Amino acid sequence: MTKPLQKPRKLPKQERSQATVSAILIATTRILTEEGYDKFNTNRVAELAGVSVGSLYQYFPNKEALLYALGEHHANEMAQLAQHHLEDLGDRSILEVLQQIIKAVLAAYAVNPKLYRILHQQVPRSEEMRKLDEARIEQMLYSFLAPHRDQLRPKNLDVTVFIVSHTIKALLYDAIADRPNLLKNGELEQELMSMLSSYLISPNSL
Amino acid sequence: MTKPLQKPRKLPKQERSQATVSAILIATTRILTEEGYDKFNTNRVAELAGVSVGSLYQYFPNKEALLYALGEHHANEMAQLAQHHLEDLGDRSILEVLQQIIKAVLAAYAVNPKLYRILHQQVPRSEEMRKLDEARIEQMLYSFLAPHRDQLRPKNLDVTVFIVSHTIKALLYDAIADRPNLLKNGELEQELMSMLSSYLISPNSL
DNA sequence: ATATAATGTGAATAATTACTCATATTTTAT
DNA sequence: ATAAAATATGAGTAATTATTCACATTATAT
Repeated sequence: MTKPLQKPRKLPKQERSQATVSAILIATTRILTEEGYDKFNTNRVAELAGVSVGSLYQYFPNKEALLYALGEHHANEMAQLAQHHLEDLGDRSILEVLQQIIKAVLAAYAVNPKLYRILHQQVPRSEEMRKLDEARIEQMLYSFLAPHRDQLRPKNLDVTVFIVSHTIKALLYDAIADRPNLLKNGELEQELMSMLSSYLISPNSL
Repeated sequence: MTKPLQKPRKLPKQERSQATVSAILIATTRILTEEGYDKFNTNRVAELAGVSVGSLYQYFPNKEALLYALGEHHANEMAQLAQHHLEDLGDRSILEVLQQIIKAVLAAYAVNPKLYRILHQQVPRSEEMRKLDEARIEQMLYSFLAPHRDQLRPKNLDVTVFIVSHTIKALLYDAIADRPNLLKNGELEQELMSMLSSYLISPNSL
């Protein structure tokens, strides 16, 4: 009844073993996104990665740890991409900041939407992981919106950040699934900008 | 390689068997919402329902059919609740209509959020079911917004309906998971009203 | 060169679980 | 009262799959 380790039981030291670990993670990603969570099993991962199951268990103590490692990697990519969109905004207007925030959040959640959904919705006990990821994004938004607090209509910045980030995330993912056109032609970004700016920004700040 | 039947292999005729079917559906709901999708299996369902697995397979040809039946039932409850909130709106203003739409969608998706999420996100091949359910909601919104088309800022009513319904759904579910307070104190409904009305309604209509 | 550490292998094991079927009980019809 | 239909049972079967382990190969250190 002890919690399974989330750290590799062995750290890969040689190039050879690093390649093995890498192949395993890539195979896992492919199986999850191309075949779905219910087709995901360690034997299949090893097969697709071209290694033996035994090797897999040298570096990942169990199935869950494999998913966890993938989640970590993906979260880092997301945060990095968002940050890239949010550089040098110190002197911009609230409207420009909002535009960049929307682009940043869209970019972050668009890293690998299929993988995100599977990791955060289908994997058992993925709640904690999801909350951590979202907290990271929300914290970024908070720090970028706080300087413009006085120009924002909603009084509670915490609630504002929640609504902004979750609205962008949800509409992005639902559009991917149901309205791919809205993404390709930029209409979604436009509508988000319209909706969020009219919600956030006090009329007398425009 | 044939599609599994989604209809019961036998229809329960006597009270006795109707009680069996009912117990099975209730047990399924409880297991899904209280223990999670990965704890859901037909043996466990039968056990909790107090019937034998054999009985379960008399009325449901396979696991999938059981989930499908549950989904049907839940979708009907959702549609019914939404409709109840949208009666007698013929002579109301756009702002009042919007308010009722928000209440209706919130009520519909709040029927059993945990069950909804599991049925629509964790069950393999739940896409079609989800799309049907959402189409039903979106169609209702469309019919209620269409008469006020001229007072709406976004030109594309189709896109508008998509954004409205998915925003409400997502914020409701994410609030349930992460910010239960926002629901209890009515703040979510208030913020939705604020955001959607400023997005939808042309300033000169207010 | 040789010992030691690192890495790789995959058949075998054990657990889980969807689904069946031979048989038993209960209800309905005549 | 009795045959037929409806319903219930649950041990058993077969498939899937997480994980182990005894052994083989390759790299590194001395």
